[in-house]
Amino acid sequence: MLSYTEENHLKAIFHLSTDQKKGVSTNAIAKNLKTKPPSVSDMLKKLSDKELVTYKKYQGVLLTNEGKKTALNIIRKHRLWEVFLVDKLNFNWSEVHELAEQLEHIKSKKLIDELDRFLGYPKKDPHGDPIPTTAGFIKYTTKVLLSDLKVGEEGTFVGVKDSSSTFLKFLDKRKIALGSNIKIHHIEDFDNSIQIGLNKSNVTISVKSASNIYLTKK
Amino acid sequence: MLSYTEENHLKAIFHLSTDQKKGVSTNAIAKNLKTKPPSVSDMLKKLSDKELVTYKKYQGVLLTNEGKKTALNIIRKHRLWEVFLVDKLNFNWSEVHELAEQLEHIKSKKLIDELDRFLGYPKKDPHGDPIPTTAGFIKYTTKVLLSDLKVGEEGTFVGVKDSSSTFLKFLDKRKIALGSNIKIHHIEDFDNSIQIGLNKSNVTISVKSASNIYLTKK
DNA sequence: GAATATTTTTAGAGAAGCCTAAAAATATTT
DNA sequence: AAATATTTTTAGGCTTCTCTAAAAATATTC
Repeated sequence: MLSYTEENHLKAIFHLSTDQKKGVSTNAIAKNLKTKPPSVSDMLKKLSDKELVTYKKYQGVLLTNEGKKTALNIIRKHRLWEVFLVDKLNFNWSEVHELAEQLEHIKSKKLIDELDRFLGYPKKDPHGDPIPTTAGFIKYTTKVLLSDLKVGEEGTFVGVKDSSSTFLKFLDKRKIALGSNIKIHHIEDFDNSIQIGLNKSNVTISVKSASNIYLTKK
Repeated sequence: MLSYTEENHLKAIFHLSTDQKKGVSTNAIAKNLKTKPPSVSDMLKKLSDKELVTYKKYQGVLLTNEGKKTALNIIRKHRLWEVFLVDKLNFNWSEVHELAEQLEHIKSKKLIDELDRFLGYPKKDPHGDPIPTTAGFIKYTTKVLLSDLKVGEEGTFVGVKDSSSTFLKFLDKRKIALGSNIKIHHIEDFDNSIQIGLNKSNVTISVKSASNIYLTKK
């Protein structure tokens, strides 16, 4: 039975290792979990002993298959709870993350499978991220950052990179919602700000925002 | 912000103090929480410092108003989650207790208020126990143990004293369900076993069972 | 009411998870 | 490739929650 902290480390390693193929660094994990590197070092030894992670000193970590499966199960729980909060309990997508961080640690296979059924077997969470299956299968969609598109290209808003509530509220205010169709009209030479077409109107957003918005290309 | 353990102690003290008017003993709490008396002693000091409990060495504890309010809030969460599990997720009333023990510690006022609304503001949990309001008000119904009734008396099954899944499964097997009407037909002199009328049929149950079944008298 | 039994507390120690400070290993610069 | 900078680990300590063993207080028995 894994502790709250062990689970959080596995999840952090999973998220950090999708961005890059190499071992995940101690520093990166510490930053992600808002702890200090020595705490992470200790935990990596522990997880390595449990064979959830392959770890050689100074070389960074990677998840074993068992570790990956465990991480995906936590992510499955996190995302299903988010759907529950938004669909059933009137939460806004910008406020569910922190609460799901608590709920994801509840231990009961039956609970989460019944929740899945109750929600109608959703495929994505409120931020557009795919929900892993019980078996640990996750369907990645090829997402592109809005900031990587060229003028004239077009796509559907399917997710965010930064899921902080600050950013999500920012999007809400501008009526940029999941499923919105976005077309690049113009990119400003001066500051690289981007003019997009959205709901038949024109909106200008910064590079910073654009580099946190995922689209699937049309 | 209270820890998981602090919350469990408050809840245990609350439950143990409804049975009796005197201070709750260290031993009783330890037994209830499946820990040892020294652990409880330490915790009582801590809770006393936080003014959630009035505690004098060797004299047992009682909850302060603040402590009572906190305990009732945890119980509210526990019972609402139980309703959710049974009403929405197809759980049997005999298997929800342990899971609710986990869920009751999730910290979010909005979550629990929305859950309450989503469930249609239920008044009782699946075991017939009343659900406290946000304000900490709880409506006790005058319940009587089946074992305290006399021959000829009659009542409605509204709850159990022992909510272990062993006992709840036992009841399920005998089709003794919440809301069942029960009439005492005969009490055996030899072993005090009780013959009851239930769903138009006759069933014999032991004193031990009868002393764990609550009724509201007709 | 003195002797015995029980309950409760204190004392001290262990595991988990966190930290700071310093040492060791690796990376980067020049 | 030597010097410097960064990252990571080790060492040691703190807090929370737990325990066992022993001491102190209270209850019970005779």
